[in-house]
Amino acid sequence: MKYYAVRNGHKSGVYNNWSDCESQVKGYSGNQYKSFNSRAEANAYMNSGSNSNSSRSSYRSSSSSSGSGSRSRSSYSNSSSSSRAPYSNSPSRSSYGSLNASSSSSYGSSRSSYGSSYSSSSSYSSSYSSSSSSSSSSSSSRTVNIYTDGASKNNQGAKQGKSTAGFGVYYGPGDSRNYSGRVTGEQTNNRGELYGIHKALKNSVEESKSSSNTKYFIHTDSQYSKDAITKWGNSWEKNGWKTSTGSDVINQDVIKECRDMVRTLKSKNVDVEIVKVKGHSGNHGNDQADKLAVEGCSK
Amino acid sequence: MKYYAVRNGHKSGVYNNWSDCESQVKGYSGNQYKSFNSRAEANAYMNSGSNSNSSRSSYRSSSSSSGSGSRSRSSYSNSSSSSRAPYSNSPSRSSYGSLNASSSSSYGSSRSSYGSSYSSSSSYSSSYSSSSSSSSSSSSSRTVNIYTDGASKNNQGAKQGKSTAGFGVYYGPGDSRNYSGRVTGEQTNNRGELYGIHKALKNSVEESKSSSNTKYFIHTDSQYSKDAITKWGNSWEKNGWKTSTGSDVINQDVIKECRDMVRTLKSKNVDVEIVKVKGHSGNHGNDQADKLAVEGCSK
RNA sequence: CGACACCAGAUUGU
DNA sequence: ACAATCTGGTGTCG
Repeated sequence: MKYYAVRNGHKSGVYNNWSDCESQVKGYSGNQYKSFNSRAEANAYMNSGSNSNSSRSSYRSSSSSSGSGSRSRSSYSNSSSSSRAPYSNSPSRSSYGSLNASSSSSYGSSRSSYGSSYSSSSSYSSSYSSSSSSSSSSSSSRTVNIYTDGASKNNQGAKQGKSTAGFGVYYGPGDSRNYSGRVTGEQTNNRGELYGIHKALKNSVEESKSSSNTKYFIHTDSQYSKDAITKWGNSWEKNGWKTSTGSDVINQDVIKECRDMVRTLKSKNVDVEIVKVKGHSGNHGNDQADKLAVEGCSK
Repeated sequence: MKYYAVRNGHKSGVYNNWSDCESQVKGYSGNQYKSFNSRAEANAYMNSGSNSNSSRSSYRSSSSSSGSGSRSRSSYSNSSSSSRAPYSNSPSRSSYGSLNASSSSSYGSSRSSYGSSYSSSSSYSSSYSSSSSSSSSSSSSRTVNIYTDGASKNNQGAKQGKSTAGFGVYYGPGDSRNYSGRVTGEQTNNRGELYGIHKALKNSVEESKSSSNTKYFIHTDSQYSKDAITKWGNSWEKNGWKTSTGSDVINQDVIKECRDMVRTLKSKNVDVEIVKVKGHSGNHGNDQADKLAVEGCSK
């Protein structure tokens, strides 16, 4: 399933087929639209506006809902570029681990968890155009999308200690928070992925000291990292960080710190969500983070 | 490392540096010489003489030995060329898959593959070469060089079934065995490469019914095809044709038939060797095979 | 066994 | 510069 986000058109919103999307952008001068593999990605695009997502707020976040609800937010805005055609391919998923004890776990998520949404046929309605922001009574709810990635050079020779690992964190074009770093300790791809998320969380904790009402989406293509932090970590905390086969959990130093930071943010009422995205699928943010990660290998 | 084949000079042979070569051709009217990336290529040039490589034989291979063993024994001998240049280590491997049970394999792989070839010094002097032929007391040992190549048009749209693949087999100018064909089944570049080798093997099996004491060199630029037939195939036969990641081996139909034909030839004491050559490097045989392969895409 | 990454090599194309 | 066809291997977990 593809998602077409129309940021600037006759009627902005996210559509699930090309023809609906086309009718909204065709003949609309200065239109802005793009296709994505996941709803979260499409939402991120809607939220990002034309400039990066730092100071200017202007847009609004869309709290989510699950399956059938409606939603969406337009908030468009200005500026140049345009275009975009559909491309890309497959699915991806997300979900959300509990992590936070309080959640009754049973099905805790409630978080957007789109992803599984497209079960079979129809599922959810095409479009939903703009509905207004509504929901949140408070004023400016801010959304920040952070893309992280890990890389390793010569990973083949990891066993012989011949590899180097780096990580990248990307917020947007020219954003001063974009970062490229070298991993310390074991030089593995997975450690690189974790370091990226770690850095993103660290930044978020810092930022949340001076601002609030922000929701952070941390995008990673590493299922391993996401599960380690939000799912497996829950069991590991209870069993003394032992793997299912009895061995010690690797990279637990980084994983623990990530979990701590997530807790810190939650305690301040700052939302964080780790979103799984498909790697190398023409995703701009992921691509940029990848470049930064590769650079990090040589530091 | 480069190899300089002097086909016509003060003293013909294959040299491993330019100065030695230059001294043999400088001032020699009507000289013929050329540089190559591999010994096998240089030998092929020597063999091809001015006309193609069908009837006239001549030439001998210099068997050598590997690492530390005895060494040297240049059995050369006869015929025109004569002489021999000292060369030292060899690049481009040309290992030889076991495939045939008899070979003791001990020296499989040999990572060298050029690229890294110019690594250090020493180590092994390739050779391969005739092996069997030597033993035979008989007279005329014949060598046939066959160039194969695969091509695909619109390979980008392979997934959408928009590509076509062809293959070419080249023996020499005006040779009636030169062939251009269209691939059946999946239209991919790799399948094209395999088909070229398949056709060359098929021809060789047929020819070996009425002639003997021939050594066939099948030149391909596809590392994939060479490894599939002579290296990976050994493992695949044992593990039920599963890839290292657990999926089914693609193109196994063609690969199996190729391996069968190699066995058939070996059983008749006919030598076959698949030689990896660098693509698009001004290699005449490879270039011609390429043209035939491209033609094949449109059949 | 499954999943997601990270690399390495080769080729074919636009 | 890009993409597609192919392989081998490691990082990690359930």
